Amino acid sequence: MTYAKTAAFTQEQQQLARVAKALAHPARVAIIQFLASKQTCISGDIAAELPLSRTTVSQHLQELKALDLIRGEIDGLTVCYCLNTELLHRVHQQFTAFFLEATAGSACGPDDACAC
Amino acid sequence: MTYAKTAAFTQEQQQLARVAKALAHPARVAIIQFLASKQTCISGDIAAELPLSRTTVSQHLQELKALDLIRGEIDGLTVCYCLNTELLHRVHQQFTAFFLEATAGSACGPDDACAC
DNA sequence: ATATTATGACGTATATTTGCGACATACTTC
DNA sequence: GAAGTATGTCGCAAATATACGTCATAATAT
Repeated sequence: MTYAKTAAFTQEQQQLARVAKALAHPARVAIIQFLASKQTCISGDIAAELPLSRTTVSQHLQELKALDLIRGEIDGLTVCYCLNTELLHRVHQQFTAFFLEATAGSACGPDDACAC
Repeated sequence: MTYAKTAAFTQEQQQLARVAKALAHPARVAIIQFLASKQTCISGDIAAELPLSRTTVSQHLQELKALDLIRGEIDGLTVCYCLNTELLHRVHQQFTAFFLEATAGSACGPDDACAC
């Protein structure tokens, strides 16, 4: 799952990177947006919406599920996938904290001017 | 840089995925955090802080620079890297819009209960 | 000029991701 | 139970990412 050197970073950095990796493919971004638009849906619907094979979509779903960002509930023959909004909210807060920290100081001017 | 099927998604989805990919490695998260802590620094300092070789750190720096998230200015013998806070701010807004959209509806209960 | 230092570029080995076809499983219907 | 439907799993090929040693380059100092 990870390269050897990953362990050498802080848990916080690893966690942020892990979630970022989950969003690092447009298909997974699209899946989350699609699940957000419909409150309830089944896996088959998702594959039909994306320009990818059902198998590939299933894999992306498993990746999101592995991080618990989405959940799937078996409902007879179909599977009902939905967003884990609670976790997404926590992740949003993590990202916000990171970006606020990063944008706190104005290290660069508008063009290319470093304040070095 | 990207797989063939990437082009089939919206520009918005691709842009979000691209930035997410830049944050998808703890070393790059650490680099941004380090640059945020010091207002000014040189590449050598960064490599000294991370559990990676100078060569590898340089590569991560180039990746962040390719997205313009950081900027490097040659200052004699050393290179002064600093954050592009303006772009980081815009990226933060993009992520916030995405997460707000995703957390708008309460699709899942606290445990495992889908509202299917 | 020569040695030294700071960095980027290149090549390369290994690990991981992506994408998909083919098969397996489970439930429903007839 | 046989047939059809909805999904997941496995294995494979190709594309990318990761990590680092070695060399090239440019500026500084001696």
